[in-house]
Amino acid sequence: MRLLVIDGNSIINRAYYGIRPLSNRNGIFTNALFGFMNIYLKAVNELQPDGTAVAFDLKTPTFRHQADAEYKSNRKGMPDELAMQMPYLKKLLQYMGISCLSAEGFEADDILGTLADACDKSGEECVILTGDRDSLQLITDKVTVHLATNRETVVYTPEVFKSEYGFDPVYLIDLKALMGDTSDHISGVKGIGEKTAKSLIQAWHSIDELYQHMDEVQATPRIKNLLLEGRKDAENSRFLATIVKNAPVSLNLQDYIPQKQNSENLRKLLTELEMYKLLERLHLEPLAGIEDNTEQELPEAAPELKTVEYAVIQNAGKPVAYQLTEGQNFGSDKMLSLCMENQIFVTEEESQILDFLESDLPKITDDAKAHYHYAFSHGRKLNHLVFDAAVAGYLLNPSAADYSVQALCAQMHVPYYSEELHENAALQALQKLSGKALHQLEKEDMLSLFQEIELPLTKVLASMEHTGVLVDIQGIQEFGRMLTKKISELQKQIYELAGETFNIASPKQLGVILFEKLDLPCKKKTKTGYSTNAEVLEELRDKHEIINLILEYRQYTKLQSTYVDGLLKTVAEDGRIHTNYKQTETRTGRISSTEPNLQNIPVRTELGRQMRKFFRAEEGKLLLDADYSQIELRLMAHLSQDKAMQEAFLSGADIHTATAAKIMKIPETEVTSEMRSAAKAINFGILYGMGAFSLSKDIHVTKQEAQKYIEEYLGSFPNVSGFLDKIVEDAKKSGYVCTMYHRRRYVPELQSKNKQIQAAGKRIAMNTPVQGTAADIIKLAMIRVHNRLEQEVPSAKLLLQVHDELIVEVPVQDADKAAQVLHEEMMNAAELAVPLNADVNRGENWYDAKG
DNA sequence: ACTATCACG
DNA sequence: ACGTACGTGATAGTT
Repeated sequence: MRLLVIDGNSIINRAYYGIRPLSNRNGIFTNALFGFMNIYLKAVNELQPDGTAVAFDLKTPTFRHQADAEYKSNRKGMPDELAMQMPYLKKLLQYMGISCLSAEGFEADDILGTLADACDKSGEECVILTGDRDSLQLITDKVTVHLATNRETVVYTPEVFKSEYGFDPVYLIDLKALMGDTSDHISGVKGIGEKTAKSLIQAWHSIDELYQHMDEVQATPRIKNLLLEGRKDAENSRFLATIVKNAPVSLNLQDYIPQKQNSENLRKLLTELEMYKLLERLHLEPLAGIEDNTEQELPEAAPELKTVEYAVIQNAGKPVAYQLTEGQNFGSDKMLSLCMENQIFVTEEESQILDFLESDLPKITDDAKAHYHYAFSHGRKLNHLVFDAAVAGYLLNPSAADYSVQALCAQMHVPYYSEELHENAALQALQKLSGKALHQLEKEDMLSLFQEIELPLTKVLASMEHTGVLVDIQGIQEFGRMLTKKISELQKQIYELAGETFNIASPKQLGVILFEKLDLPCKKKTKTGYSTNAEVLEELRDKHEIINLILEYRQYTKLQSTYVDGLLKTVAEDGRIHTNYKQTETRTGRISSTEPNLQNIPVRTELGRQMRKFFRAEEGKLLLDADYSQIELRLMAHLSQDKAMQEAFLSGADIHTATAAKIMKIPETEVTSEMRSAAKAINFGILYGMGAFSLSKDIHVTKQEAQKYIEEYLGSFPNVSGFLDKIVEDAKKSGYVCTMYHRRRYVPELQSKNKQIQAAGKRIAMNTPVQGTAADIIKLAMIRVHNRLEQEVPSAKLLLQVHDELIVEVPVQDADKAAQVLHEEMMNAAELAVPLNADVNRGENWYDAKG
């Protein structure tokens, strides 16, 4: 077989500079595309390859500050007129059925090298088409390089190379090691130019040989000296000049046999680009009607996906992998691609996409929540979802950084043949991934967690986000004006007391004022300077009146910037805030909320709590707020099977009072409020794996006393102590901890040699089963509440989740029914050794509904 | 991009 | 001797 491998970046560069600027009526430049296709078609015509692959450098990774300037100077950045043509090139190649390859951390060169090497080893013929002489080092008996210049293409075989250079192709890297290459930033040996380098390599071939026989080398003493001084540079340069041969691309040459050409899409794209010459060469007709259509309202091309019924028949009920990506045509915002029986269907027609989503076909995808949004925003549904890759990946390892299909495939050893515009590869990979991941979930006993909790939850979260919560914009603005006034007053007073103006928000400047100018005692330092956090300032309260003002200033500015300004920025057209719930973010199984975060709206101080008055129900409706009482402690009682702790809950008493009585060995009636709050701190501390030091700080007693309390506690609840020990021990052996519903979290910290990290690992191991099980249970409750409300009180909508709290909006007349549903489903979400309890309150706004 | 701070459960 | 509680996200300042 003969494989044609093209250096995409190099060839399109040649093409761009070799052909005068051309563009279509919309200003999209096409000269590089035109040139590339000329070179490509000519090569294919002459060579008649069996397989073809086009390699690209990967786009710039996300900019890193310092590397930024360097990057720009290194590569004289591609001009915009060329850069804009790159995506079209990839699209064209894709529609032509040609594989586009690129890989993170590898240049196009490396992919050429990898494929050339694969061919060489398997005795297949490889032709490299490039404009870059670097690739000449890849020439072998099996690998030839066709070097494209502006005039002609020169074919380099080993013989041609040798007659030109006077040595074998493999030594090209040695030549570069000596003479360098400015365009690739390879220094070479200082003072050695092309002439000297060439004659040395002709005589000695490699730099290794050269250096081993230094005494025999015939050269002037000056040059010998330069060589010796530059030995390190030479070796380093040789390394840099060597094209690597292990890029992560398929080595199965069969994969590069062109796929069937997608003539319709090709026609559409080339017509849009007004590349009529190319259409003609490909024996394609331009798409009718487009030429006169200056309004750019492109008629829909005949879709590939005929009807959903057709698809169902084709597929015989087997799950189908699909993706929704950005639409390519003007006017269509989404493109659906789906894969059945290795056949790919594509459509951008909205009604077809929606019909597909709503159909009974079982579906495999990678971002279900987004697709629910798409369906909901068109008043439609998504049915029969059986797999979401990100969610599955998250369950398999909640600590991973990336749940893209590509990343998951790498992790699950599913082949994924690049590239961003190659839906084919992505979909087939997704299909395979679902099989493997489901198998793995089953093996790890997480199949029901996946199918009965996480997967149904995607829909609930989408619905909550879609509904959003109404806010009183004017109320917030007014609150903001009040804050602004107060902030400027405080600022004035602070400046007076400080005797100068400074930036109060800068911990650095504030530190200087407090601890140097005002000479207050410095308690703590951070690695960058004085610590000025609330805890430190709290202790300095009576030392200087400025402290109180600063604490107040902090409180007001926090409210202003994060809550007033921050929230107002996120209010949508409909007057509601639609937060984004992330389902694959936390390591414990909780969900998180962003843009904005509605899980940290102030409540602990009265001033901050006022914010909640601006989260409100529509006219004629109410908010219901239901929160689990002490769910984590109840879970501790259940999971540890500690009878004493269970009794404390079963007796119906206040748990912190009961704990205090138990620890102090006194009747509950004698527990003082101080004792109760100390017990509360211990109860929380236990959930977090806290030490005596932290507890002592928290409840303001000595470390010794705190230690005594902890011991008393563990003595009073012996099974809690045993349970925590066992969890840590098991986690050390197995490497992970899990929740009641088998959610897993790996705890590599326990294997660390660093004692501190190990200690952190223990705390993680102790806390995660409790926090994670609570997360499992409330997720279950959310699904049940959502479903029952949909059936029984469709006027009621679940809006928010704050870890142990759910908020529902409901018309006044349906509030009782909805409250009943909330209470029942939350209570009955799990059967524990102690009852679950949820308090439900109501009001016109969140402040009042909080009870 | 990182750090400090502070908002929540 | 040394640091010291679990899980998050947003903002402002600094590098």
